[in-house]
Amino acid sequence: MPEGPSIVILREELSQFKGKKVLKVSGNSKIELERMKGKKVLDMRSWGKHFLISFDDFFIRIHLLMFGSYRVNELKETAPRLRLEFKAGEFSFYACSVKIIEGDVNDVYDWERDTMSDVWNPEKAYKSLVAEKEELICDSLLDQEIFAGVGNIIKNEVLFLTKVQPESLVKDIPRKKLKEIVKTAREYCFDFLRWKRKFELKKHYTVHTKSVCPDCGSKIVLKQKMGRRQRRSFFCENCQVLYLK
DNA sequence: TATAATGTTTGAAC
DNA sequence: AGTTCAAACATTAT
Repeated sequence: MPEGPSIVILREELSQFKGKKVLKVSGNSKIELERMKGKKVLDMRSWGKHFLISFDDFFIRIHLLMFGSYRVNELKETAPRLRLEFKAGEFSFYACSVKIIEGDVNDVYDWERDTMSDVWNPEKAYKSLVAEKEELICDSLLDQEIFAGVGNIIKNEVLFLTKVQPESLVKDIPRKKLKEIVKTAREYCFDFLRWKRKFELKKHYTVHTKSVCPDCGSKIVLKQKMGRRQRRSFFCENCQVLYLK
């Protein structure tokens, strides 16, 4: 479920509870749940893959990790990690990481780093990317400090769209191509969002989980554990350029 | 039924 | 002391 665009959808679904008072808190999270009771939800935000619920002097950070899920006005069979009930309705989160963070979200997060944000700053991302000289591009794209919200699917798709072989070192990729990667990452995130809303994301995969290149028909290569982050990379050896010095 | 997958944090080991 | 790496966590479709 959870790459940046999915968290945007989550935020939209929960925004109906903005400004509402929490009547009941429950769940098996080890955080101090009572802290939210009787308090008003001041805001619902998202930053990359983080979902944030703001209260007066603290906020809740929810990360769905690999298997997290949520429900609005309904329950799953399993025990919720966190459940908030209001006069009008309720929502629950399952199998996720829940944290209380003191202070204001604006003091913690740089919104310009969020690929889904209105204030996403491509120049900033480019500068950080160029600085990661010795990194493989497949690792840099997953770097949440640079591309908050980009996950493994987006990584693979963006590298296919830009015709870059994922094992290319950042320092060997031309600057113009790096700029294109930054631009394409942002654009693809919004394609992902649009398709996800229509429940047709998978239909649009070009390389991720695919076996044949849509452009040239040759076999898609799958490397199970690529780079520092040891994540799956799908790519076309014919269409995607391995940059070497 | 065993396996693998859209992810991150932690703490041991070096 | 800083870096690296495996383990832990947890769900569901195939």
